[in-house]
Parts: sequence; structure tokens; C-alpha cells
Amino acid sequence: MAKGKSLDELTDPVFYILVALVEPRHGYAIMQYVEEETEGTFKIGPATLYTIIKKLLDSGLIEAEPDSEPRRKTYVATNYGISKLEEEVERRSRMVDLATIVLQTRGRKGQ
Amino acid sequence: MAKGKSLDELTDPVFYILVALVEPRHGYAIMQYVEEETEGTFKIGPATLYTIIKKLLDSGLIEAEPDSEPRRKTYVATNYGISKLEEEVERRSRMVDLATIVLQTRGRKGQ
DNA sequence: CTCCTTTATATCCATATTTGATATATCACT
DNA sequence: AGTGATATATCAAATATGGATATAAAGGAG
Repeated sequence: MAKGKSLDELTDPVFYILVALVEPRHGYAIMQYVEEETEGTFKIGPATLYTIIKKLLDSGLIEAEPDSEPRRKTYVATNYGISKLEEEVERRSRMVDLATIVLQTRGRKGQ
Repeated sequence: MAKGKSLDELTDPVFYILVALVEPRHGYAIMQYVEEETEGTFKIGPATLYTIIKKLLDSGLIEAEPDSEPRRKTYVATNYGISKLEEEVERRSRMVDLATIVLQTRGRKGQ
């Protein structure tokens, strides 16, 4: 049901696109969503967007959905995509926790 | 004091290497540290490691430190590197929070 | 003393990922 | 008719990553 390579880790743009597609959205709306949610700090251009959409369709993380407007293509995360996103949230959460502890431990030097 | 490009976002291996270098470590010890801390789920090979060490030295996030053993090269994060790591932890934390909220909101459909 | 494993650093090159630039077309507004 | 926003799409270049490989010294086993 998926043919991509690993998918053990999701990159930043893949992560944001999957988050956007927890609700159905078309490509352009994904770009706007990510820019708004990150207050302009993370932007996804069309090249990155459509490259990744293709990859996510191929690997079964998202699927196409019918849209009323003919010139738009709407996508949404599959159940598989949602669970992959949940895994990735946990993975990133652990990364944050590790770094937080390490940074805390530092400072109180020696002992 | 830094000549790298953006550094606005750190990739996964860069993140792990910087976390490892909150305390002084030499290259091989970084590889072992990351593998241990991630329980074998994330491995950094020599190619990735030394490529990134070079990049981090160039951009001033880490610096070399004298080591008793002559055949080892020890590195440690600079103050600049620590603050970059802190920023990145916050950035990733916000990503986790966003995804968590979005995933929570889903499920209770309509309204 | 020789073999093997671990430690340790380093690079080549192929593959994967990302992105700037560009192209096309429709729609809304003036 | 012209401009800006909407909307999808691709090319080519730049970046990033990782498997394989090379080198060498140290430590332990037999």
C-alpha cells in the first residue's frame, strides 16, 4: 500500500504539508496555511509543494478528493498518513525533550 | 563570525550533532552518543558526521578543543551554537504543538 | 607475535531533497 | 485591457545525506 523508501523520518516541508492535510486542502491553500501558521517563518514554494504532493500520493500518505471547483485539486491525509504523522510528532517530541534536558544539565557545571 | 547560508532551520543530523556537542566530544563519540540516545533508531555515519562537523566549524556553531589523546579531535558547541540550538528547540516545539492541536481537533468532526 | 575488533578520522560518489525561476491559465477587479 | 491573486506544474541547480571505502592505531585473544 506504499512504495516509498523509508518514511521513518519526515522532513520539515513534508511534516507541514501533512499537518495541513489533516483537513482537506488544495495545493495553493497548503502554501497559504503553512505561511500563516508559521507567521511567515516557513514558506513552501510550488516546486517543493508539488514534488512532495506527488511523493505523498505515491506512498499512500495522502489521497486526492473531489473538489467543486474544477481548476483545483484537493488532497487529504489517509489513515496511514495520520498515523505516520502521529509517529513523527512523537519522534520530534522526543528530540525536543532530549535537547531540553541536555541544555538544562549544562550550566550547572561539574556535578 | 559565521559565513554559512541560513541556519534558520537545523536538519535532524545537525540537530543531534549539536545536542551531542553541548558537552565536549570527539567525532566517534558523537556517533555513539546519538545511537545510544535514540536507542539505535537514528544513526549518523562518518560521511554525514564529518561533512556536518566541517559545516558547523565554518559557521561558528562549534569549535575545536584540545584533547589529551593525540589521535582524537574534540569539538564543543560555542555560545552561538547553544543559542542556535535553543532557537531550534523552540521551533521544533512549536511544530509539535501545532500538529498536536490539529490532530486533536480532528476526530470530533463537524463543529 | 599475529589476528581481529574497536576506535578514530576522512573522502568519494551516488542518491535524495529542496528550491529559485519560469510557465501557463483562470478569476476578480478596475 | 491590465493588474494582482489564485492555481497547478516543471526544469535545472543547489544542498543534504549516506553507503562504501580507505587508513591507521590501540587492545585483547589465542
